[in-house]
Amino acid sequence: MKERSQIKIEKEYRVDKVEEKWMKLWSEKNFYFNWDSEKPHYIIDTPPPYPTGSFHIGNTLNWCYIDFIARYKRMKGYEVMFPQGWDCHGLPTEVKVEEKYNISKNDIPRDKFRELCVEFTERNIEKMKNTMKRLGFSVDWSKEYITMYPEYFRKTQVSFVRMFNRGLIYREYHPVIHCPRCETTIALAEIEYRSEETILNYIKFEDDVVIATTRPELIPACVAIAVHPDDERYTSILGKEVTVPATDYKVRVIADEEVDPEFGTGVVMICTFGDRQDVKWWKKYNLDLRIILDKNGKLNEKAGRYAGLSVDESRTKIIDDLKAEGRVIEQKMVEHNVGVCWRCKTPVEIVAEEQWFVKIEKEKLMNAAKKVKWTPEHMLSRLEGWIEGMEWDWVISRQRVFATPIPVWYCDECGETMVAKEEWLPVDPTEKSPLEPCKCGSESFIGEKDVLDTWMDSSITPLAVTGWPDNLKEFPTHLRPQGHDIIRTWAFYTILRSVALVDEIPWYEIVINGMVLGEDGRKMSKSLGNIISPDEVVVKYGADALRQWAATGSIGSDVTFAWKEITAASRFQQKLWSILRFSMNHLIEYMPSEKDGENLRIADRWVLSELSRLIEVVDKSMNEYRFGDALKAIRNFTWYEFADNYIEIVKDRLYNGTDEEKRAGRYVLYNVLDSVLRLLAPVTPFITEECWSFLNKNSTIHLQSFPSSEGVDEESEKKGRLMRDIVAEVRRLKHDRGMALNAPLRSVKIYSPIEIDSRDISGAINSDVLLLEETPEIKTEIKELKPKYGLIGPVLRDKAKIVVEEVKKLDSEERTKLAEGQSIKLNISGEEVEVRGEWFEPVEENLFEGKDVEILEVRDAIVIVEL
RNA sequence: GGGCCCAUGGUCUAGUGGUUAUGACGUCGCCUUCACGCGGCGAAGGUCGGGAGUUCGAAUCUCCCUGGGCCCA
Repeated sequence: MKERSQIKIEKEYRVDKVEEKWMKLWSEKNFYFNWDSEKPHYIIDTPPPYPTGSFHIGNTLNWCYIDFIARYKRMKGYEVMFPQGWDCHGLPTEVKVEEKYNISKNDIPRDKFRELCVEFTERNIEKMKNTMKRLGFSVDWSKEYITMYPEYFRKTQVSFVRMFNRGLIYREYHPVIHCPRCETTIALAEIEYRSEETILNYIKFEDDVVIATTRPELIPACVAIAVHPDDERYTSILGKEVTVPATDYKVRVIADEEVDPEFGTGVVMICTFGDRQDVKWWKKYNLDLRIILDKNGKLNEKAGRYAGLSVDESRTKIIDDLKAEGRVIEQKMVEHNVGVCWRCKTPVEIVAEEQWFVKIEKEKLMNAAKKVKWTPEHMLSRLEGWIEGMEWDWVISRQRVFATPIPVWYCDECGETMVAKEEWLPVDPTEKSPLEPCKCGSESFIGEKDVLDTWMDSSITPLAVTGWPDNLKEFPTHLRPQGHDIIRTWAFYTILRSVALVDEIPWYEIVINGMVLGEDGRKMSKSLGNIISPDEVVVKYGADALRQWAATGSIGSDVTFAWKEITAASRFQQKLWSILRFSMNHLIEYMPSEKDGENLRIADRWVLSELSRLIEVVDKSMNEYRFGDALKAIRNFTWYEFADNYIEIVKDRLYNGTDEEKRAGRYVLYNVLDSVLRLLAPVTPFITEECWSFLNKNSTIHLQSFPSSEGVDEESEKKGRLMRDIVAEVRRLKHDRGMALNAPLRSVKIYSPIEIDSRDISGAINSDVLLLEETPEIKTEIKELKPKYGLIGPVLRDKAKIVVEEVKKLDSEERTKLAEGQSIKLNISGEEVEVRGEWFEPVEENLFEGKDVEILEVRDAIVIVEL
């Protein structure tokens, strides 16, 4: 136990000093997860952020939630795993590295380029780690994983091989979304849409077949013409063979429900491929494939005289040609949405190529998703909608460099595909050959140059942290915390992979956090200039204040950043500090002893009972991830119940009381502080550690248990609350009369039907208090009978209103009966109705025929004050 | 165009059928009370977006409308 005689506590809470001190003193080992621990395990599948170099406020919100949960669960007796990973691969880093060294990835060897990306990423990770540590996250750094390192991407490759062997991965010639600028395939999830004005051209194929298109350059890729089946204008052309302008071949007119008769002429050309609808029709009607657009964005020889032109060039040229032939009937501007690459904003094209795919088994995934407990519940429907609407399988090959290599070779002789054996991994097929010859006997191979989509790395995080593939120790994991923006990607892919690889859901629960909006309520963005960085907040107000802000929102909904929340949080910290400072004055040399708990007075028992209630509420809220409710309850109790009310009442006893009176007060101060600090510890780890260090030397609050309720003492609460209200009323009276709050009063007489502690009240209001044995001579009248609809409604139903009206009209004698709890009978439209006293709350008016005194009615007590 | 979410004092916000609707910031008033003036105490301020319905009773449930957000086409 610390010798507290030496303690000197600064008046002001010095957040920067305190937080930096503890950041240095804390041992990371306290948060290391131990597989052999006997405690129940709680494994969190934390998000591996992309190492951009700055840990932003959106990450902060997410990690605060995770940290609240991790710290709470530890205090509740769980062995918690809070790992931290980094999802490194991907185009953004490639682009940054190209910019930094002013090179193109094709200028230097692949392994060289990859090395530059690794270095760049390592530096970014360092930066972000510093912010995370400063924010006080209780990460188990021994479980850190970095997806670009061989020990991790070996797992990604193993997952590829296993899924291939299970028939869940295949290679096929298939239309995919392609970005001409980045020269790579991208996934559906990577497309963004942008609204643009463009020309809608009405083009005459034949006199009765006029199509409308925004992409005339794709006319040479036309493979069919479609109209709506119910469109009476076009019943005559159904099945007709039509010659495609600028070419010499014919296509057929078909009918399909999905044609919009309102758009353009109601006749649409189907091309391979102008958009995703084309791909759908192409599949549905088994149409020809006429690919006229190459990956470099230029038309090929199939486009006839337009070969070699870019999309824009050929568009101009074909329109000129068609105009010359008199085929352009009309041109008008329309709004339409263009799919663009999420990274470079270049309009994307659809090309057909050999690609690697992961099969999507909708029903299986849907069932798995439903087995997971979602918080908030409605987030599940987002995933369900996404799964239902999925049209194609997941394209996992990418034409990039900085990513996990696809562990596959193609035989130079017979073209056979050779997928690596697990033992060969990790491997880069562009650098190493397979360890076995091909079936045909050849040992000459071409390594697969394509690499894997980054989601292939990050979708195995729960498996990776639990020892898969070598030694899977425990699965599913317990919790996945993540943002709602990546439900369709990260959450979806993770479920898919975990079902595919181990036939299990990845986690029992998923908790979805909202996005952080700027102070103006809009999404934070550079262009709006409303970005707030966590570092900026920490410098001004510290990590604890920022963490309190994170706790204020409700989980799942977006949170608006607000400096006022930060300052309010910081003021609460100052208040808590002042409470500690005051308490320590009285706790010098105090050793907590159960014996002191035997001599408690009413106020002491009351506040301890309120504390028990608080503990129950906070425990429940934390358990349901309602951090805001928990924090609010703690703040209210600490500030109002404990500081304003209890401490004000106990002060006099602490300064002027007998030894026994003092010890009871100290016992309460010590215990309430201890509990409040523990309750707050998950949210504000720094200030609670600092405060706790005054109470307990040589230990950390973060290894303590969560407080448990001692049970509610309703009798003491009744008495204590009455005392609290009496003191508050008397203080308000003084305040209203412009008196100092410690000014003595001439006389205070209290009549109370229940026991109160006049010693404490007297101390709190600095006046002598006389308890009256009997009700003072005050005339009491029942002013009103307030109906309790909660009781009346269920019994009387539709008659409730009439009865209440009738009761209002009763004479004072009958009203008194009701007020005393008796029942009376009323005649309501010929029917006799029993009206019970308990249905009404009597409001009494007390008239005192005295001199110059104030009468305060506090609950059932009457306080007569002579100023 | 589709799905989901949201609309509550000046601003932000809690609140999934029952007294007087939560809190923060702001505003106003008072106070150097022996823990706290980068503070304390107190007060004012809301027909819970609009309309209809269910119900004895709706901020809360249903439907429609209006406005906003997110994700997707």
